Amino acid sequence: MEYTVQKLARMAGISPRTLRYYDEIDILKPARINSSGYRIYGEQEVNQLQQILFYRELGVALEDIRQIVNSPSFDGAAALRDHREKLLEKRRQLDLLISNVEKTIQAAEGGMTMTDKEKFEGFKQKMIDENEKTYGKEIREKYGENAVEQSYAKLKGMTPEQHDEATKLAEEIQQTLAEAYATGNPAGDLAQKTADLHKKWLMFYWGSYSKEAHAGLAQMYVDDERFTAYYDKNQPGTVEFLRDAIHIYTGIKN
Amino acid sequence: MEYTVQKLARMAGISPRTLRYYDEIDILKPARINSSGYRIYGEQEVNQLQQILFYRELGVALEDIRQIVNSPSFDGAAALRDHREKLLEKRRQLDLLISNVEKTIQAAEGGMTMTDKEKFEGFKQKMIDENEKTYGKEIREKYGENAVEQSYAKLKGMTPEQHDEATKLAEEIQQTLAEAYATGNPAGDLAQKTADLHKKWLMFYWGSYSKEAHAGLAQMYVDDERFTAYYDKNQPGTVEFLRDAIHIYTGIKN
DNA sequence: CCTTGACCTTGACGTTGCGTTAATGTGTAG
DNA sequence: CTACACATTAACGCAACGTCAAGGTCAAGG
Repeated sequence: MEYTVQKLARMAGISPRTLRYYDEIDILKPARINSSGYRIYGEQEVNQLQQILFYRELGVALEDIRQIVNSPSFDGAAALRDHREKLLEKRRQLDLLISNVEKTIQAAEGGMTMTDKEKFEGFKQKMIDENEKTYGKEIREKYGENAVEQSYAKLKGMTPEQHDEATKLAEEIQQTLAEAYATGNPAGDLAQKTADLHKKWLMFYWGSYSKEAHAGLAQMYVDDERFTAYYDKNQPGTVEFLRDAIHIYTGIKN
Repeated sequence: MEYTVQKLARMAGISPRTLRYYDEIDILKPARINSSGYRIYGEQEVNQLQQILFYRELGVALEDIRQIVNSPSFDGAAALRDHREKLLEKRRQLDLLISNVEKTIQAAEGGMTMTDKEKFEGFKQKMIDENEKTYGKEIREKYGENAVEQSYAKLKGMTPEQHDEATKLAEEIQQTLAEAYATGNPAGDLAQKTADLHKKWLMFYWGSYSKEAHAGLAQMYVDDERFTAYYDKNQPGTVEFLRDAIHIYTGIKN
């Protein structure tokens, strides 16, 4: 099969201009040029383009991509590890930015007048910088401990924000559950609130929700000692209590 | 106190060029220009520069910064909220990239030959593109940007091997289910084999497995028209049949 | 007074990865 | 034969400066 620029571009979901540019910078040369000067691409070029686009998708610079695709002996994995480091560094900076922006928004919405705020803008930045210097490392160390959890969450398609939310919810569930357990009544307000929180928490992990699955999961908690250990940490019998509350909440018993 | 470009630049930790550029694009004009044409900055300019640098630090575009510093009535907080959204979006994309890069490294180090890997990568890319072309817009309209990203993240979050396996399994399930449905017996060998395949398939998407959750999910399929449409495509009633088979397989009824 | 070296000026090109005209030639269907 | 869709190269534009280049200015030292 042979392709002109536009045909190949459409197949690959890019613009003809991109293909000409890739030709220009020696990243992807056409198989041949016909009598009218048209670029003609063949199978091999299609494959190479797919490779190029794959790396591009990963955010690798075209200059680096050329290294990868042009020399078959080039260590692509090493290049990717290198690239990963850059991305991680980028994310650290991005996280810092986001954190600073949020702090500023809070300060701005805290009722300061615009002029006052302007006056203190420079000072505030210094304060934020100081804050970062003092606590940044500590926060990062804490953050780092959660890395495993986070990457696991990512596998399931959660954004960091969602992960945050879910973590907060989990804590709230623990607390509410403890209070509810003290009442001894799985049909009571507190227990039902716990079940509701648990539903919300679940929905971060399951894309959709059904009462049946929720009820099934509650029973699963009782059956699985990993969950039992987690929920029963402080008070034995908590898991059964949670299951009962959820079964009442969902109106379903297994 | 008065400053020339270099002195101010040193104070602020930026380059003289940057100051000239800021003058050029009307972001920070010097207080006056002396007889030799030198730029002279005063206290006020120092303050404004600090503001500019503060917003720049937050990654705000210079064009937007001009809006902020030039009009005192401008809603800086709103601009920051806007900006925060952009940053969060950026981070989501970055997380996706990092996840993909890590998967690729794993695959590359997992002993696959380069050629096989390359072939697959092209294929996966195509799948995502096709999926986007066919369902992208529709999904986006229904569930918003996030849903699309999430489902793509999930698709990309699996290793190539896992993805391949899951895809094969899904096909096998469809086929086996059709055959089983023809027998009309949800307790028969074919139906039970289908349920077993479905369990294996599920485990690619759920980290853990429980009979209860599986049984609950089966009922959820029946309840949710999205799933009904998917499974009932060829033969109406297939979903109920599958649910019955799974309930027998798990020994659990909701 | 002259030189040296550090500083200042404007002007203009380079960076990345293409998008977007512009001006012009080619292929094909009706 | 005429549209019309497609192809070509050349060129500027984008963001935020870095980096020469060519030249003027200022304070210090011989």
